[in-house]
Amino acid sequence: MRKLPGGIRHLPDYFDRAEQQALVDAIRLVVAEAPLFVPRMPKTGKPMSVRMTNCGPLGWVTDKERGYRYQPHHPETGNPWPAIPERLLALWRDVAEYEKPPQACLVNFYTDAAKMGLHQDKDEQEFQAPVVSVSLGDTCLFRVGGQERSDPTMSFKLNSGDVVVLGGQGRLAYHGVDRIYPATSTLLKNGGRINLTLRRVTP
DNA sequence: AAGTCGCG
DNA sequence: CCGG
Repeated sequence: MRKLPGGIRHLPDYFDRAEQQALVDAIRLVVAEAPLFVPRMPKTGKPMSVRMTNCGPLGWVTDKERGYRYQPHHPETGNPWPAIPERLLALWRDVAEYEKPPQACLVNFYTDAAKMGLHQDKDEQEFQAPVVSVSLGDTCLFRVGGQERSDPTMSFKLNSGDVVVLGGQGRLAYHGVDRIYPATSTLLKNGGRINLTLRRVTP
C-alpha cells in the first residue's frame, strides 16, 4: 500500500453527496459575486490552465506585473472577496488543529485539459497552520513530494468529496495536479473539477 | 515557474 | 508517443 509523505493526510469521502452539492451551490454564489479570472505567471504573463477566484478576507492572486500575493480585493472588480461558506469553516475546525480561522479560500476550476505543476504553497506568513484542500467533481491525479523539488514524489487519485491536509512536515511539500479524468463525476453539470484550498495567511 | 520541455 |  502507498505510504504518504509525513504530514500529508488524505481523508477519502469526507463529504457525502448532499454536502458536496451544498458546497457547489455555495461556490456558485461566490463565483457570481467574484467572477473567475485567469491567473498569470509572474514576469512572463503566461496564463495558467485553471481559472480561479477566492472567498475570505484575503485571496491569492497572481499577474505578470506583481506576481504571487494575497490581497483583500478581487483583481478585476476591486470588490472585497465574499465570505467563506460556513461548512468550510467547520471543516477547518474539524481537521486543522489551529486556533484561528482560515483567511483565504482559493477556488480553482479545472477543465479536462487543466493541470497544476509541482509547487509549494509558500506565499503565507504562517506555516504552523495547515493547508486544507477539498475536491469536487471529476477525479484528478494528485502528486505530492517533499520539501525539496528534487525529493521523490508519489501520486494518487482524489475523488469528489475527498479532503487533503498538508500540515506539520507536509505543510511545505511540493504538490500538483497531473491530470483530470473527464466525466468521472456527475456532481458538476458542465463537468470539470473544483478545488477549494483553505489557508491561514498571517499568524 | 502554480509552466514548459526533455528524457526514458 | 506518453507518463512520471
